[in-house]
Amino acid sequence: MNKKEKILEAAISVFSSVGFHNAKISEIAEKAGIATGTTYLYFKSKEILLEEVFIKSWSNISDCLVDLSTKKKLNSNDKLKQLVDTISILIYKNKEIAKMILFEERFWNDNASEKVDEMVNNTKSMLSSIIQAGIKTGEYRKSVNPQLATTYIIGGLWYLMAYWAENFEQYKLETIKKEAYKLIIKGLE
Amino acid sequence: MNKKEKILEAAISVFSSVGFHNAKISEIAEKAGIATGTTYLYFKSKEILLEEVFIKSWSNISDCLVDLSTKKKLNSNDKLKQLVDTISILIYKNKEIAKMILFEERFWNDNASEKVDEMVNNTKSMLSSIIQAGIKTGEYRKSVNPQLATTYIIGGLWYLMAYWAENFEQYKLETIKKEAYKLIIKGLE
DNA sequence: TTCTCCAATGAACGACAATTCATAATTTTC
DNA sequence: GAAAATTATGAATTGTCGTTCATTGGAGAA
Repeated sequence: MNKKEKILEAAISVFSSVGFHNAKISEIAEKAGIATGTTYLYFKSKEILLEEVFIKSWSNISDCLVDLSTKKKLNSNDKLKQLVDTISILIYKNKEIAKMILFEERFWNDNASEKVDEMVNNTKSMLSSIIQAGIKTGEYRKSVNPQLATTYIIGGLWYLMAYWAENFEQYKLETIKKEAYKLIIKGLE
Repeated sequence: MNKKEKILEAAISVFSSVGFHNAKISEIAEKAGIATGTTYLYFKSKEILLEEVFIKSWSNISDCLVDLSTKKKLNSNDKLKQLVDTISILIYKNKEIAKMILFEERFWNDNASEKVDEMVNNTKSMLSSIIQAGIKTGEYRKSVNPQLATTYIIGGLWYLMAYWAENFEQYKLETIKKEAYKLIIKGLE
């Protein structure tokens, strides 16, 4: 793993455990096994570092959705199931990422970088498309508003996953996944 | 409105628009029409100020839930409907509060004040009770896990409302409320 | 009017952490 | 193997606020 990669890993870990504002560059550097100043050879600023952490983490979900959009044969429920799977596994593999994305997203609301903005919007609109398709095929209620439902589902799924990662160690991944999936599709039906 | 009240109002506005860490005491004071140092006559520290802002904001929801728990005649769907109403109206009256509560909650994860911890947990467990009651009466699926569903619903509802307050000006409050309500109860049925 | 008391002020203090940069270490070039 | 180029270092610099406190102002008592 090269140095830039090491810094990114360390940043994910530190940002997600204490939040962006409480994270110290010196701590990230220490965790990455380099000197404080070295961080600035790879990232112009702390904000840019957060931006790259975000992009790296989000891209897994983004890739999954792009992949799903090519699979014409799956019905909407199956697609949603696979999406829940992807997000769940992402969080399972690195619980810290989830919290960070959920909680730090607000930093991108106003002055988001083009790239971050584009990734988030793209993800939301693809989820929205899956729901729209489901309405058309009759899988889901006609009264569902895809845009609003997308927002609700993303919020709920993410919060459940992030909260679980922090507080619900008694539950198995499978249990959480099944529960989320049921709440999502029943809500749309 | 006395001075303490003015400071709280100003703090809600500033915290919610820029977040806790980016908020300057000097700006809050200015907005409240007092000198910077005066803030410290009413609040020991910036953290205590956030705590009181949180308590003040959350208590509306808390009160509603306590109120609902006394109304034995309502069925679970009606109770949930009223809860959605309460939260929606709270946000409608002050859109900034919602964002703050949702996004700043993380500050209370580890070293929460007793009071804040208690309020949040109490709210969640009351929502959970409503769901449990609904399962018992057969309104909702037996397979629903009340604790997980509560987490999912709170996350989804809150995110939808907060996001709407910021980005979905084209929708009417009624539309959002109806959509959220449908997604919640259908998900449980 | 003068004195007392306490709320209010806001400039100054101090702590903290992002960023820089003179220097050192390492690698590449020839 | 020396010079040049690149990469790394971490102490020093710098700016930013949270917080303090010496001073002010004004309301009420005598």
